[in-house]
Amino acid sequence: MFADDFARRLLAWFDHHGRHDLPWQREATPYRVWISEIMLQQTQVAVVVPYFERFMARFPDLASLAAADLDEVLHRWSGLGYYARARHLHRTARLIVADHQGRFPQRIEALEALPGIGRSTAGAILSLALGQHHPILDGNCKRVLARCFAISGWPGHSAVLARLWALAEALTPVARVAAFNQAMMDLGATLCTRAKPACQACPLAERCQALARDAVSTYPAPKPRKQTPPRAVQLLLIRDPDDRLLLQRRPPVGIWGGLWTPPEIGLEESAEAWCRARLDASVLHLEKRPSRRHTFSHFQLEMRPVQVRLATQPTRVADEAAMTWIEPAAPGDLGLPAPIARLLTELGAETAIARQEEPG
DNA sequence: CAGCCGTGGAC
DNA sequence: TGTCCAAGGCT
Repeated sequence: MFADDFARRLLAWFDHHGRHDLPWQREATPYRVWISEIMLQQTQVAVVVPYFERFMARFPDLASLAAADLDEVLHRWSGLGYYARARHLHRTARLIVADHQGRFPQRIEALEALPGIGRSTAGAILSLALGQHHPILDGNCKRVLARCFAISGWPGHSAVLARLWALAEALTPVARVAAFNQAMMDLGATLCTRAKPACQACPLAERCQALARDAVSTYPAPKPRKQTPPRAVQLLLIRDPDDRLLLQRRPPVGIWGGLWTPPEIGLEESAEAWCRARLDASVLHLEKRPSRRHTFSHFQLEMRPVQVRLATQPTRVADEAAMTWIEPAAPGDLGLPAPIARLLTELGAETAIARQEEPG
């Protein structure tokens, strides 16, 4: 049978060339696999490893995670991106304690009902940690399957996605499910890569329809792009003589949800209008900048005297190379209301507006 | 379905 | 330097 041959070839390759010593493989409990799978969503392995180790040192089990404050979870997550993942992680830990007696659900339907866990992540947890017979379909699997079976169309399209899931189901063997799923990811991550795939070393090369057509690089089809107008984000940076930066806690949802950042000024709003509306003495609350880098990672800029950066991307504010310097601005030069400017001057605060252009 | 969410790697 | 996108899921 074809599926048996597919699995046999893949597993034989995996035994010699797969990855067997990743941190979450060493003790593949549902908890550890869950944390790793969430961290690995849209995030590369090499980036995740140090975060995983630190996270596990602080939250070694479900109970410690459920008992922790969300703030500390976000702190450990800071720098990884997609912070909704951390909020879901925390919420799910508490849900499992409250609704499942602190034991991981072992039915895939129950797992998928938890925040942040979709079909692929649920399948990964149950197959990798418990050996249950579930397929997975991450970006690696999509690429391997799209090439091997010459599946045309963008995998984000529902019809294409359904074909890929059907293939994953049909190909997943009953025996060695964990190894098979890990092998699919390893193949996609190490040989069947997006660019410059190593087809010579691929155990599926003889059966790869994309390779037979000499069209490997055309699979999977890229996401159709629409051009969107650029957005700009303006942030008001105020620093006082004690090296403290004015921060506001953002709403729990949306970009940088729950994190502390300098106050944002709306596009349609001038800095002056923003200040008139919100920045009076009662709002001027200066948080001492912590020595730790990460809780406020997006603005861990070293606020040396009036150094304000203009970043090409908002997420790379800390990247010196991506920034250009703009001239120091006195409070009076910012169009601030006179009383506010005077107050800031008396405080010895240094102020500026950072503008960030996003490519959209 | 389409858009959103972050950071960094690779070319 | 810009572009694409990675162990996806939610709204």
